[in-house]
Amino acid sequence: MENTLTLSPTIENYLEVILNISIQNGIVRITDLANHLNIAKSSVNQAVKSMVEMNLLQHEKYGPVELTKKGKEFAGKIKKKHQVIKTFLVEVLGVSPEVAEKDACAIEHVISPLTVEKIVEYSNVKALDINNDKKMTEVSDMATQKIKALRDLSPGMRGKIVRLTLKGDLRRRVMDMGLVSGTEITVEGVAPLGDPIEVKVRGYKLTLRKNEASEIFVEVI
Amino acid sequence: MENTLTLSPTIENYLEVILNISIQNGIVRITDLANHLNIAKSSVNQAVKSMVEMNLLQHEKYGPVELTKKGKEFAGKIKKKHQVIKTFLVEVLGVSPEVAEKDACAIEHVISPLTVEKIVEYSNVKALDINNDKKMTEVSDMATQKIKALRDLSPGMRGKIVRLTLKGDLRRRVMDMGLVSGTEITVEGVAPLGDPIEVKVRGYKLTLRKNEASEIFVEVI
DNA sequence: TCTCAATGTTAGGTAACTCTAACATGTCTT
DNA sequence: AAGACATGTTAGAGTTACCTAACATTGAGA
Repeated sequence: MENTLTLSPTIENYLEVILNISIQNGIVRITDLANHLNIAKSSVNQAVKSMVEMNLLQHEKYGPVELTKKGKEFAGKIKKKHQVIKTFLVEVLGVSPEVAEKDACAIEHVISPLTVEKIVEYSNVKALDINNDKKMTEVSDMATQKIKALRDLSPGMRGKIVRLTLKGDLRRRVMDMGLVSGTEITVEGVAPLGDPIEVKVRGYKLTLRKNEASEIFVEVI
Repeated sequence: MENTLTLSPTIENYLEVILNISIQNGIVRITDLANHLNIAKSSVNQAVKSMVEMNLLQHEKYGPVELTKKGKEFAGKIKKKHQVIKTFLVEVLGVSPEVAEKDACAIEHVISPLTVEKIVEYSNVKALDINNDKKMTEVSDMATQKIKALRDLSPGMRGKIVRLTLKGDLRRRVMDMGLVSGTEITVEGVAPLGDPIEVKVRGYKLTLRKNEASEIFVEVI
């Protein structure tokens, strides 16, 4: 009876963007938000004020914006929904990542939790299918050297992610970092024993464990 | 450069509801709209005014509301989108018809045309798969008598719909009546030559042609 | 330390969509 | 034909989410 309050799509979006920026930058300023949302600073300012009143944000005059515990909870849920929807659109329906990103942003604020659950279920089933399919479809691609596990790439090589066979939390963690189908990735460096591997995605660097890298499949470009 | 103008979700929704009511009732009154949308009559009145200005509706004081040609075009497109999304949610993802209806209503106004196309494609592929699958999966079920075409049920038997192999308009017509995957159905009576068949769904009765009933598959309960 | 560019805030306004309350018109019934 | 009741309209107001323009604060470098 307490967490049932629903936020407007707009506010949900603010929360999500704040979370994303804070993951990327550490600090979230009003101007960052204005830029990301393509909105006037003054509008952001007002929104932030109302979100402070809703106990979603902490904000001191002229200072940076910070999510409260409650804000983080909401933002996390929304981001997760976003990932689920985007992945589904890209992996299952074959929508381009750009369009999927935009649509996920819109859909995530209006879709019912029940439907999200069904999407998760269906995606899992598909993931299994795909694993089985590997014997049939991908083997040929693998044979012709086009598709490789990320861990088998050497430094400097580039590829486009085509599949994640990771499960559960690991899968989520990796997807949260932006490693989803269609993403271009460059291997920057590999430590002596192949663990960890440093990669570059969308301009920033990430470090992956070997067990993660062996379940990320890329098409070498 | 002319048909590119986009309508707000609200206006799109009005159009869709107007089309639906006009199909059902012939005449669309302000009060009907207010009831369907759960909105004050005065609000509808204002919306109607603005839609008249947009050339979407015709409306004389104290008279009924009518779609213009332009209005019909938009409404038709939106309704089609709605059908595509709802069908997909129900048939592919297995979302309940009620939830799917609600979600389709929300999603249809924000989803990109590209994604809708992908959904259509995917739904078609699935439909084919399903037809092929019959050889593999369903044959066994059929053999064990669990799955039957609706036309092969005798009066009094009950079943849960598992598959529609109908295509096009017929499929839509049947789904509009509420006959979608997961729905429970009871055969009430069969006319001498097996045509028509009377069935009961969600508490109300429907009459189906033989050709329709032979493409609706149910799992006997 | 002073200044200026970046950043943040405030005031005041607009548009979309909704509401309630009061009033106007239509129509059915007797 | 006269109410009574359903239906439609208007006026006035609130909320959300945005805007521009002007002003305030901060902090980094000359």
